[in-house]
Amino acid sequence: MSIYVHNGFMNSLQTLEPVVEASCCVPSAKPAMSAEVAQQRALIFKALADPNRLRLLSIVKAGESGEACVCDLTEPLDLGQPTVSHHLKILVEAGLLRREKRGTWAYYSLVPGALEQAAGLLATL
Amino acid sequence: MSIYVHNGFMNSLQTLEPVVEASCCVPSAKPAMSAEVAQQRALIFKALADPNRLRLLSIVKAGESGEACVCDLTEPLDLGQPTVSHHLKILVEAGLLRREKRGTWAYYSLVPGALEQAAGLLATL
DNA sequence: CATCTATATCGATCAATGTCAATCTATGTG
DNA sequence: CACATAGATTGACATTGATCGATATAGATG
Repeated sequence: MSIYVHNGFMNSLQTLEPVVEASCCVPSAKPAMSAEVAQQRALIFKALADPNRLRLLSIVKAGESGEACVCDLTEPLDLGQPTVSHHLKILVEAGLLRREKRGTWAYYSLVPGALEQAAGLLATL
Repeated sequence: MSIYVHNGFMNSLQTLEPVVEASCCVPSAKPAMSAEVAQQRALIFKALADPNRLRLLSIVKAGESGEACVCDLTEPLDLGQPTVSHHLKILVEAGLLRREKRGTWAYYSLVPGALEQAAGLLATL
């Protein structure tokens, strides 16, 4: 930072002011996003930051019934079943998807309003 | 939803009705997001998927002048200058920030509409 | 109970990412 | 030119993350 340069032994320089580059710009008065809030919000975007997860959300959303099971998600993504399960878990933990198990199958659907809320995070940065 | 559960009354059970594994659910008719589009969109969210970058955006946005230089961004994040430069570069490449060099300093400001556009990506999944 | 099937979890591997110290570049200024 | 400063770039290192094969679990079936 150094607002003023070293005037250590050159005290007579003080009359030669304004050395000063002052500051390059006005620092913001308003408090920025806290580290904690930032960390929390980043979790949502981390979940969205993978192309395969975006496609998963897209497929689930596009489905007639608004839900899809893992078996229908594995093929279009060309990924192994464990990998798809892993991505789904991340989306659930991010609060974007919810999981409902019926019989042998697990159905995933969008959490209502979750995407809108995520979008809202960007508006209120 | 379940396609086959109660078929009227259970009288058909006598016939040992094909307990249909059929399919667990109807696959979506609509085409999902392509791999290419998904990859591109993920880039935006990757840029947003780091708490320090969210804070950078927040600080830049909060600034009186709508811009900030690196020297004002290093301290509040408690990160080294090279690291801040690195994050800023990622935000610029994602199309979220723009960089203008004036004299010795580099000023970063939000690309107008960029955040709104990113939010829009979520609405049109 | 034995078995099959859909899904989840585990362990390993390899690529991507965040961070820093050191260095380089560009724009000053004396 | 010599030197100082703001910022970018490079290289190394540690951590995270995506993926897969193998295995575990849970519900359905026989």
